[in-house]
This record gives sequence, structure tokens and C-alpha cells, in this order.
Amino acid sequence: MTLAAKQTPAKRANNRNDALLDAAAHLFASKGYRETTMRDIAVISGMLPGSIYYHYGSKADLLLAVYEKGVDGLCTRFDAAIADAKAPWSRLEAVLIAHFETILDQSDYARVLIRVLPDHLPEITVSLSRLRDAYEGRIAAAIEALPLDPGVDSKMLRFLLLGAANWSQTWYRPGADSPADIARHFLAIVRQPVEASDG
Amino acid sequence: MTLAAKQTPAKRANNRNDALLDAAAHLFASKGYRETTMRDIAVISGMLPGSIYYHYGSKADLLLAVYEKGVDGLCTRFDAAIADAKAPWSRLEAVLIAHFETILDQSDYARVLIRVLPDHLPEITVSLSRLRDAYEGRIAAAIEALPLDPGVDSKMLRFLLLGAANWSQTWYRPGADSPADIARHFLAIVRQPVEASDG
DNA sequence: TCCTTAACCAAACAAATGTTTGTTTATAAT
DNA sequence: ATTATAAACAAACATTTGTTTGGTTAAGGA
Repeated sequence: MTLAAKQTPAKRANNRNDALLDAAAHLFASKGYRETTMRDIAVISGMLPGSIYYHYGSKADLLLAVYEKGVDGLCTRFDAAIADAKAPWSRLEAVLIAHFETILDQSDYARVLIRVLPDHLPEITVSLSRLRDAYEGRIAAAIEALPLDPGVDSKMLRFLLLGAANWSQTWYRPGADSPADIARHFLAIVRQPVEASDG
Repeated sequence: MTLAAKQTPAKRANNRNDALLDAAAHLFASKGYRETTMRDIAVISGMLPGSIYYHYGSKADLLLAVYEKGVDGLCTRFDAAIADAKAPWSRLEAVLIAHFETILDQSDYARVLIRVLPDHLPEITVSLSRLRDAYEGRIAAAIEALPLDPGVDSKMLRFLLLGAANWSQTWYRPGADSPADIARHFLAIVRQPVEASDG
């Protein structure tokens, strides 16, 4: 046995860690953090409640892992969206569409980022906030790059768009307007004057 | 003893029902429904946990009472705002300012309406939704009355403004921009084109 | 003054919840 | 085949939680 041999911890094939994270993400996104019990998560992931603690030290740790995966997914999508579009406004549109699609239809992990806020868990607020900054910063940058009218504060524009986007999780139901349509409509409202022209 | 004499239940002066509601509203608004315990509420309102059940049958009933008082307060403010302003856009501005001021600075009861959503409590979702409709309907009406560009869906405009407003509770901190300033800025972004004009 | 009862107290209960502890299984490397 | 250990099981534990039950006090009407 060489010294280097010990560097492979030999992870097993039937590790249900992924199923565990998926279950936690789904429940956190659907019911919220506080109303999701370790027993709920255990049932869906085909485990016993105590077994979860082999993978994660606490319920909060589990949420942190979900949060991290959610941020990673969003950042990856954002970077792809930014790479495809060059002009500032089309870049923002691409990022916004990616955001809406991810938090409304595609990823339980991303949905958790909107439903469970850092302020709701005083003990791990800083860790959660640090993670969020990674993807919120990309949206901020996309908005900061816009050629804006001097009367418009870019921070306020960001709050407006991001707030509307995040809140959409409370009223959106699949079937009607697609997430991309919603994103484009919101952006259109901001770019053009909404007031009817006379005549 | 006449038959009519029994119609006065003789409420007492030192009834702490108001303090109880205030405490519940404050905690629900600050920490959320699920993370607020009956013991927390009891401590603040100077009561023992069990005593709360003399006034309200359950924790959910307590939330319903808070909800109702919150809606009443908002509706009263909205109606006053609508009465003062006649033109459609200035009406919406007045309503929006009232909304921002109430949910950000003035009323714990109104803050609960934003923080605790009907979907979060499956057992009383319908009751909560019915209450919300009362004040959301007033905002909807104010937006529906606007002379809008044909390309703009009034429902989407409502979602945009209301979402941004409600989400502001997550980032607003007293001291910087006032709630009224935020309301006016958001409305300005929607009315004027935000894009910088060439030249 | 007496008597009703609004408004609380004091104490417990049952269920739910996050977590721990000791044990077992089965896989990968030797 | 043997062994180490990843990955789970089985069962409990300590709190926390919403709620209930029976007793107590004092305000207001008769």
C-alpha cells in the first residue's frame, strides 16, 4: 500500500446522495424550509430519517447544499446566456429569460433560492447571502451595463425587475404564458412607455 | 331581567386582546408564521400561552384575525388615496405610495399580508385568499383604469408593479429612500422609456 | 351585597421534530 | 477469501410545539 493509494475514498455506486438532495430541493421549494421535516425528505429519498445525517450534519447543512447547487445551476445558465448575446439589452433579456425559466419551471434547486430567504434562517444568514450574491451579481452587472436615462437609478431598475421576477413564483401557473413570454413582456414594459399615445 | 338586557356581554376594560393581536402581528411579520410560537406571542402580550385560547380557537384563527385587520387597514388607506386623486395615473401613484408606506414602515398587520401567503397554510388558504382579494382588487382596478398602450397587458403590468412592491420587503431598510420615493421611482420607470436617448 | 362571567393562571398532555447512538449490510480493494 | 469502511438501518432521545383542562380572580350588573 503506497501513500498515494489512500487518495481514492472509493465512493459506491448506489450512493443515494443525489436522490437525497433532489428530495430536499423539491420539498424545500414546494413547502418551504420550516414546513419540511427530515422525515418527509427521508421518505421521498427512500431512506430513514437518521441516515440523512451520514451525508449532512444538520438540516441547515442540507439546505446549504441545495442552495449551492441552485446557485451553480443558475450561474451556468446565466453565463451561457451572456455568451450568446452581445448587446446590453439583449444580454439582459437573455439573462432574464434564463432566470424566469429556471425558477418557474426547470429547477427545484433554483426555486429554493427564491422561496427560502437568508433572513429566514438567522443562524446561516451569512452563508446563504454569500451564495446568493454569486448569481444576483450577474444580474446586477447586466443591468449596470445598460445605457440608461440619467433619471433612472440602475439599482431601482434592478429591484423592480428582480422583485417582479421572484414574486412571479407566487402567481405563475404552467400552461398560460411561458416564463420566457413573461420575461419579455416585463422588459418591454420597462423599455417602452406604457401610456397610450394620443390620437 | 328583560329579554333585551342580555344583549350587552359586558366587555371589560383590561382586556388584552388588542395587545395580543399586536404581538401576533409583530411576530408574524418579523419572523414568519411557522417560526413564531404561541409562547413567543404570549410573552410579548404579557400572557400565558394557554390564555390565548380564550380569545382565539387556534393559531390559524389568530393569523386570520391579523390578516383581517391588515386588509381593513390597507383598504381604508387605499380608499382615502383614491378619493384624493382623480386622474388615473395619479390615482395609481397614490395607491402605490399608500401600499409601499404601509407594508414597509407603518403596519405590522399589513406586513403579514406580504410575508405570510395563503399557499403556505393549506388548511386556511381559501379564507386568506378571500381576504387578500379585497385590497388586491383595489390595486387591480386602479391599473385597469389606466389608458394603456395596446401592446401592454394590464394584468402583466399589475404583476410587475405588485411583485416589485411586495418583494421590496426583503431589501428595504429604513433611512435611505423613503417608501414614497421608491413607489414614485418604480412608476416613473414604467411610464417613461428608461433607455438613454441618442445624441 | 351578591352573583355571574369575562379574562386570565397553572400545569400538564400528546404529537411532532431534529438529532444521536449502536448495529448491520454490502461493496471495493487487498 | 479477507478486510476495511461506505452507506445505510433500527430505535430511541430530548426538545419544542400547539393545545387542553380545571382552577382562580376581579369587574360589572342586579
